[in-house]
Amino acid sequence: MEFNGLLNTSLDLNAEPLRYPDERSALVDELKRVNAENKRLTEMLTVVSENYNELQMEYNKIKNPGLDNTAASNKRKAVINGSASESSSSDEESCKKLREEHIKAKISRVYVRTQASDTSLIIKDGYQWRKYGQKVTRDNPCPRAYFKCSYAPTCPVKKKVQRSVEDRSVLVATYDGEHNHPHTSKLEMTSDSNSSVILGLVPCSTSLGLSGPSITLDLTKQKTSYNSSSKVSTPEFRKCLVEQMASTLTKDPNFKSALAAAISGNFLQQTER
DNA sequence: CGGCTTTGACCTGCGC
DNA sequence: GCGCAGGTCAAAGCCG
Repeated sequence: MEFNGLLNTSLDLNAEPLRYPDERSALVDELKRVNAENKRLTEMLTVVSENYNELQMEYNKIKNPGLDNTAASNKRKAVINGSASESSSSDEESCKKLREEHIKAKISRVYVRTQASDTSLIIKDGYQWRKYGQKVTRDNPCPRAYFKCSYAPTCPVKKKVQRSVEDRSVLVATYDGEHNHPHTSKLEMTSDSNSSVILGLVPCSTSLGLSGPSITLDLTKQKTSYNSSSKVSTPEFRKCLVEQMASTLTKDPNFKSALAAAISGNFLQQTER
């Protein structure tokens, strides 16, 4: 649990200009509400952060008296990397390792609500995937499906899809890496008549990269998805959408941690100024 | 016939 | 070193 990340929050709002005044005011209200919640979370974060530091210090005293905890936790990896660098340490290999680690670090998680009767593990996210495995894991009786981007090996992105253990109607997709090509088909995302998949897609991903944690709200996807529906312009629909997004985001532990890191990073930047 | 899914076997990393 | 669990491979089958 680290809160010292750099602020790296991106809101992709470049899809289309807002056309309706009521839409603008609704978004302003939502922004105010989020700001208030942000403030509340900041206060919570301060308390949690203090408690965490105290506990960490206590733990270090008990576990490793006189030993640095970071060194202790990284002991295994340090030994492995050390032996590798001693045996055949070249610049190329180290660069390659860094690149691999960088790719590995770009992990994001997306929650997708589906119909309870829908037993497939397919998420229509605009990319084309090739399933290469399925496994039942210990912590979840629902099988986990493994997908590779169909552009592999050119595109190294992989994803794992598994039903949430708490809510079987929710698919948890873990994306590993970043696509080096555009969406294969945006039509696939928009023209599907079974819009429950798209409706449940929370366009938020949290990731912990080398440059710090990031939160990405991809509202373009959401917009294109909803444009296909005739219900799009109704206030009830928008309200439902906002509530669903907010509820899913607050349930996401990754989002909370990334938000906490982003807030703390922002504070650090402000105090530095 | 080509592409995709399924599924059992195999590989690898990690904890004990 | 061993066992376990997660991840990957690859052959077989299915489908358009």
